[in-house]
Amino acid sequence: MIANEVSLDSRAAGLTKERLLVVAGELFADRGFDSVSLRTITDRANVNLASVNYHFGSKEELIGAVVDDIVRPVNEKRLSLLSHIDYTKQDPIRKIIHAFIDPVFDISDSENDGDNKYYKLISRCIASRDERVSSIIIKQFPEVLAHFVRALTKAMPSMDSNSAHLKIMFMAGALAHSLFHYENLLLISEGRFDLNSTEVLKSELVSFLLMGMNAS
Amino acid sequence: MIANEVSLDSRAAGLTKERLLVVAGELFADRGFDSVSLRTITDRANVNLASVNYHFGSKEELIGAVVDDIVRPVNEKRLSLLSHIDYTKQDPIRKIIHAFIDPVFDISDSENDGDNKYYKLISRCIASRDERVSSIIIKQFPEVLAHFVRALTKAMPSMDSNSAHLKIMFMAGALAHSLFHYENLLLISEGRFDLNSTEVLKSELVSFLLMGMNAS
DNA sequence: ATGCCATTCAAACGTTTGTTTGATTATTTT
DNA sequence: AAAATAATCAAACAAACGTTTGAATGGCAT
Repeated sequence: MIANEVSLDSRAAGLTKERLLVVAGELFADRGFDSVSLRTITDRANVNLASVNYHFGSKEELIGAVVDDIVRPVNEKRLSLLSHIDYTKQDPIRKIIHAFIDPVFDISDSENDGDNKYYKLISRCIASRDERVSSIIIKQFPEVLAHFVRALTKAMPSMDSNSAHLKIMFMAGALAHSLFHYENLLLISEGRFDLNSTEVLKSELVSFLLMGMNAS
Repeated sequence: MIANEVSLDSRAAGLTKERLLVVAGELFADRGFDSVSLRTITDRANVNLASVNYHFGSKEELIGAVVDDIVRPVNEKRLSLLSHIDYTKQDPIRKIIHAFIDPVFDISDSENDGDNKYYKLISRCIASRDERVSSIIIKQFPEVLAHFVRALTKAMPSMDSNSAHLKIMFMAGALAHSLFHYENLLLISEGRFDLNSTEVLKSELVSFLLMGMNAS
């Protein structure tokens, strides 16, 4: 599917930078960061090749901007949701899980154009084995991780810190992996899943994690 | 850490091909498949640049050989373990989980040189977002997936097929993610984990998955 | 209109990449 | 020992890459 053919004059109102971010995000999502060349991006965005280096300085910084744009709001939302949990009420662990995964599902919903490009991009970010990406993730994640570890140990005093760390990694892995391979799952399921909703995936994931978090 | 400096004459007994597989595997493990050039591989293996194309045909086929070498035995072991499960005995689900994850932990142990290069390589393979790699994985995984789905539904008749598919993806994601970031976890834990053993990780993972599998 | 600044543009640069070539060396076969 | 096959080697190849350059173009304040 080709990018919007709304033949906007890219010269108008500094749209170039934003177009680059959007198009680069789409391409990175389903081909990875290395495999996509600047020429591929600029061609599809109908902007000049040099504009990447003009607006971002380098490809690496473009990647950084794309990743940061999608990861930062997710992590901010996570911490926000986490901070509003009332541990005296019922099911705090379920709320912790939702605080972790909901922002991921939500960012996809809000910016979704009908397909799940952003699912793949965000899951690429979460589970990235690419140094340039993980360096950005790593910059934000320890704080997020620490907050969630604290939340878990507060909700379950019997759980030690190491165990909490591990469980959060399990959660992140399950989330990223299932989101990234969501398309494949749809194919395998032969139409038994509802294509236009990730509700089934999300509810299965939540109940899976909920049980897992309560493990010895 | 540099590769073995046992200055073997690489010309002896067709060792070149094997040296390439080993060295490429090490480099792919911690830098990814794209970032490692053939020159980096051949330099470290003390073989000529052209030998890659001579023995494998192309870089893509080298990647394929490396991936296949590590993924195939894992999947074979998985199916073997799965086929020996007695569903009338206790805890078949635990055995299913072990059938899935043990071969991954084991291949690391058996070929381990003291560090966890193979953990990163195998987890890179499992959770790869690289077309060239996932095409190899995809070739083998549906069969493996189908067997595990059948095993799960047999052990838990109340579980439907879709749910089983999802749960196995959750398991694969949790496994790959935690294995790949095992080093980071060790750093974060500040020495509270035993460095030379993945037993803690494995047992935490098993109990996490065991609970998750039993989710509604 | 003029000068100024930001942006866009086509073109080229230098590097690195995977790959191929043709000669040379080693190993095996006859 | 001679011929044939297999493997290694240095060198070059063409293509793709990120980046840089300097001129051209736009809007905007003066």
